[in-house]
Amino acid sequence: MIAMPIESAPCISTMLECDDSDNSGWCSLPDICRLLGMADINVDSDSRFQRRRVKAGQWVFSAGEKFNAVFIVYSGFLKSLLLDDGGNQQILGFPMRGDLLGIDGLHNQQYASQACALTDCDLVVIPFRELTRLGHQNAMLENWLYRAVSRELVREHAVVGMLGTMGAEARVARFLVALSERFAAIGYSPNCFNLRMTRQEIGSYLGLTIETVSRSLSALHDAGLIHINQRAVEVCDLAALRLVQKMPTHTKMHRQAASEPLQPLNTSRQQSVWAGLSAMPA
Amino acid sequence: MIAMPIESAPCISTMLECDDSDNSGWCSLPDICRLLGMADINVDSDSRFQRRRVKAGQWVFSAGEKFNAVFIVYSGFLKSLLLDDGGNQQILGFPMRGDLLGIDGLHNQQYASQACALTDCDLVVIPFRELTRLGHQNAMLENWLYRAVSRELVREHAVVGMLGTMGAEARVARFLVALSERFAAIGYSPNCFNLRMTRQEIGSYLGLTIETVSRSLSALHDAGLIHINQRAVEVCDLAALRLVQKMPTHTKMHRQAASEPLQPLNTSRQQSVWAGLSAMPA
DNA sequence: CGGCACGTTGAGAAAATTCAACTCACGTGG
DNA sequence: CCACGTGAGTTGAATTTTCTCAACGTGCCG
Repeated sequence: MIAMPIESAPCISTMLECDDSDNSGWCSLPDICRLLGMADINVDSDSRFQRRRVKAGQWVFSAGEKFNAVFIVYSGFLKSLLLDDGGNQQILGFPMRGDLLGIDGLHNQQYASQACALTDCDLVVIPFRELTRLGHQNAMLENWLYRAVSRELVREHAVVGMLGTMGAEARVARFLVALSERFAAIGYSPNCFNLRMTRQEIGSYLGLTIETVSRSLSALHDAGLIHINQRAVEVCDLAALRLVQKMPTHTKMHRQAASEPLQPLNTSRQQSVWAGLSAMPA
Repeated sequence: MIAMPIESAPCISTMLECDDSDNSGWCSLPDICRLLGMADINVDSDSRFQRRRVKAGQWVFSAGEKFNAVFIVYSGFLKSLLLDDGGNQQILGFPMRGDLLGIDGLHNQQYASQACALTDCDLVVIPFRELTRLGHQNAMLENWLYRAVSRELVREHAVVGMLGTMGAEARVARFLVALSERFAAIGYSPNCFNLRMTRQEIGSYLGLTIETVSRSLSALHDAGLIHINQRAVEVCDLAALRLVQKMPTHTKMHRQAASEPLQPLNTSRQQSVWAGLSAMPA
C-alpha cells in the first residue's frame, strides 16, 4: 500500500499570504448555484462571494487552521489530504470544478485535512456564517447545503468500499472511470485527459504503491483499454474499464441473508482479469 | 480482503413494520443534547421525539428507502453497511450510543447505506424537517447539527487513511483501541468488553479476511496485549496497542516537502512488529 | 446427539510490496 | 546548444503479506 512522500512542487505553506492582488472577481449566489449544479433557485440576495486564486503547489488551508470558510472549486485541480505524524501524505481526494472543500473543518472549528492546488486554481470563498445565514432566508439553499455535505459522505463510503474489496487493477480502473465521468460532468473530454497528479498521489489515494499503480496502468494499456503516456490518458474502452472494476481480486461471493433471499448466488471464481473483456488493441 | 457474507440473524427487512407497540418513551431536546455530548443549551422548545426500539437483526433502514429522518443511538449496537450488487456487505461502521445514523440519506433524499441492529437497540427518531426547523430557532443547535455531520466525515477520513496504509495487525489494533475509547466515552469499561460483531464484520470493516482478523487477534493475544476468547476482549496493554497502530507494515517513510522542512526522517525499517513493546504475557 | 454457524489454525498460492536498475522528460548552466 | 542533474515513471526479480483452501475446535439450539 501507500504513504505519500511527494517532494512535490513549490508548495508555499500558509494560506493567508495568498496574493489577493489578482482576484479576478466575485461570485453571486446564482453563480454558485449553477456551479454546483443546483436547479436555479430564485434568490433575491445580492450577496457576493470573493474569489481566491491559488497557484499550483500552494496550500488552500492546512489541518489545524481555524475554520471559517468553505471553498467551492471554480477552476483547476487540487488534492486534499491528511498528514500523519511522520509527515506522510494520505490523499483523500482530488477536488475539481464544482466540488466543495473544507467541510470537515466544521467539526471542532478547525480544518481536519488540508488542500493543495495541483494546478493554478480559482476558488470561491464562502464564509460559513454567511452560508447558514443565507440558508435561513432560502430553504432550498439550506437543503442543498446539507445535501452537499451528505454527498461527500456518500463518496467517502464508496472509497472505503473500494479500498476494502478491490484488487489493484480494479482500483486503478475505477479511478480512471471516475475521473472520466467527472471530467465529462464539467465539460471536459471523458476520453482524453491529463492526470494532474503524480503516481505517488494516485497510489496514496488508492492504497497502492507507485509501482503497483504503474504496473496496473501498463496492464490496462496492454489490454487495449487505455492508452497512457506519462500523464496523458486516452480511454479506449470505457465499458471494459467499468467491467474491470467489478472484478475484485479476492471477493468471496457470499450473499446477504436478509429476510427475503436475493438473486441466486454467482459462484464463478475469479479467473484471468481480462477474460471476456472486449480488448480492442490500439 | 473482504466482502461480507453474513447469514446473520433474523433480519426483518422493512423499517416501517417495526412494532411501535412497545416504544418506551419520548426524548426532549435537552435529552438529545445530553446524548450527543453538547453543552446544555437553553431550548424553550417542547418538541418531543419518538423513540424506536429495534430488535437484534432488524434493519433500521435500507439503502434506497425514502429518506425522512435521521436517528441517534440511545442504546445498543448496530452496523452500518453498503450492499454491493452481488449482495455482499461492506461494513462502514459500528454505531453505538450517541452516534448519528442515516445522514447519508440527505443526498438524493434516500438512504445510501443501511443499518442493522447487532443487539436490541433504542433509537431516537428525528424527522429531518423538524431538525432544521429547530435549527432556525436555535443557532447553537444548528451549529451542532453541522458539526455532527462533519464529524462523520472526519471519521471516514480516518478510516480511509487506515485502509490505505496500515498492515493487518495495525488495523486490528486500531480497531480495538477505537472500540475501547468509544466504550469509555459512553460509560462502559474500556478494558473489558464484548465484541458485538462477527469476525466477518470486523474483517469487512477493516478490509481483511476473517482468517487474517483471527490471526491478528491471536498475535495480539500471544504478545500479551489483549486477552481474547471468542467475543470477550480484555485489553491488557492499551499503550502497546496504540503503538502497534503506528507501525504500518509497509510505509515508505517519506516526508512531506512543504515550504519548511519537517523533523528529520525516521529511516528505521520495519522489524518484528513486537520489538520494543512491553509484552506482559498472561 | 447432530446440525450449524462461528472461530481458529496450518500450508500453499496469489497479490502486492520492496529493492534496484533503467528510461524519459525537463530545466539549469556552462 | 548540449551536457548534466533531478524527479517521475517503468520494469524486473525477490520478498513479504495476505488470501485461499481446508481441517478442525467450540458453543448453541432443536
